[in-house]
Amino acid sequence: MKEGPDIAQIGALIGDPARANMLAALTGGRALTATELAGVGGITVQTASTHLAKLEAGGLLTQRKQGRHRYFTLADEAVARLIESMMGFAAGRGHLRHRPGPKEPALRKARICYDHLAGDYGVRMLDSLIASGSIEAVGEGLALTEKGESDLKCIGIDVGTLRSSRRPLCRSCLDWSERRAHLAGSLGKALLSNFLDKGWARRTAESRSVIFSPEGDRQFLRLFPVDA
Amino acid sequence: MKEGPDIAQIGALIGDPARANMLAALTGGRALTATELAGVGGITVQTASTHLAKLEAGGLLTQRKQGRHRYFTLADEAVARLIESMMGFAAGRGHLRHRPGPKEPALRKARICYDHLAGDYGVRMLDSLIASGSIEAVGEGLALTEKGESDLKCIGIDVGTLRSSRRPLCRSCLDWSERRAHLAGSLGKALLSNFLDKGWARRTAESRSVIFSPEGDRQFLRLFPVDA
DNA sequence: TTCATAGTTCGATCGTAACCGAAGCATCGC
DNA sequence: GCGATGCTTCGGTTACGATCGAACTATGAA
Repeated sequence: MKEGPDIAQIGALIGDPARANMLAALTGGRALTATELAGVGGITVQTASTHLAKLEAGGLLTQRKQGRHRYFTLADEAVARLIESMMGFAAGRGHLRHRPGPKEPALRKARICYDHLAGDYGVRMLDSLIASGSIEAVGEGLALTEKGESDLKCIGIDVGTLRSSRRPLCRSCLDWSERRAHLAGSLGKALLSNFLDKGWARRTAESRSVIFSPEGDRQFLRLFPVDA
Repeated sequence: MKEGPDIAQIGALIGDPARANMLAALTGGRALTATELAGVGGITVQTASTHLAKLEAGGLLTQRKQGRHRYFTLADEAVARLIESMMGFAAGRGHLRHRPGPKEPALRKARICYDHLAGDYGVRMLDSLIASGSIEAVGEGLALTEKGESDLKCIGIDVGTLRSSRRPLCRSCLDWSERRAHLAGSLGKALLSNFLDKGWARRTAESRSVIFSPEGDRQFLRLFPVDA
């Protein structure tokens, strides 16, 4: 009855609703303070503090002190992937948080998944990149083509510097709302940063959703058309 | 504070040690009865019954009545992947079930992951297939080459029939003991079945480990050499 | 029919962990 | 120094869920 690593521990860590909410919020990518996390968890700061301590002890979170604040973030991308994959799994089984309902449409349109773009726009972007021959999909994996590399240079993304990081360039990440893949990895991050820098889109305060400006919307749709 | 699917529910399902043990056991691929699962969970049949009911309600398990037995299996491959990915994650963080220890060496050498080969031998097989040019690794994805298809035919595996299934042919699955990828998908399953049919290896009664016969060991190592 | 085995349901116990109030540190601004 | 803010620790309460004994249902064997 005892073989292999202990799933129960991390399962239990994620299994508490308050903790799950905090983790989901942190999947938004930005660091949050203990008080903010208490808010999203719907609990007092005291309880949040103990929860956060447990999550940190479990290796899911790291904290950074800054003045009298403590900023919490997911420990690394692996945690984010685990959370998103569990979300995808849960969505597939109909484990939705509140009844059926239309949910936040903004969240389904475009949201942040750790540090890259997800939702309808995220999926559309990857589809378009594949259709245009910039990215090749082989099995579950993704690879950037030479054409893609030069195309990206035009947008203002230098793939060379991205390659120098140890993080994989292209990764596919299952989108829980669309149930299809979107682009993760350092390239996914770079693309999102690019949109934010250009002012095409901005992050919202307390949500994971990403709001595109009218101009940004036009540019995005022009850049990543859906093939008819 | 409420966006997206409910991770907490499935987290909590996996979060109980008894349930986690049962799920881990079922990752071995074979259907187990309620009594057997009570054994691996270290609990009485009554409690096991309630646990199994919860897991089934959560969509993680399915049961099949056969005479007076009830055979439980994982609901589908997605559940198996979730469990294995959580194992990989847990192993990476040092969440091991019992202290450090050498653990079951047999389990690390070769074991079943749902329906394909994992452990040292599983990783070695994939490495060798890639080195020989039978399988191409692109990013995280895997694709069978033409050479691979003809090579497999020699062993007695007809890829054509495998393709007809909706299940992907090649999938990479992260190995928790080796921390590297092994081959899953319908091809992974076919290869393991092939070894079992030929009598090269056999499954053990109550464990996930796979035992190779001396002859099978020889054949396997000959077929999948490690490039020096 | 009767007995045995496999499994579920009921009822009650018990432990753990989530929770909050209050007090205790730490850091900032003044 | 002082108070205010952000967060943690302590103590005690509470509630949920895991657990098992016992009773009940179902299938199979004799």
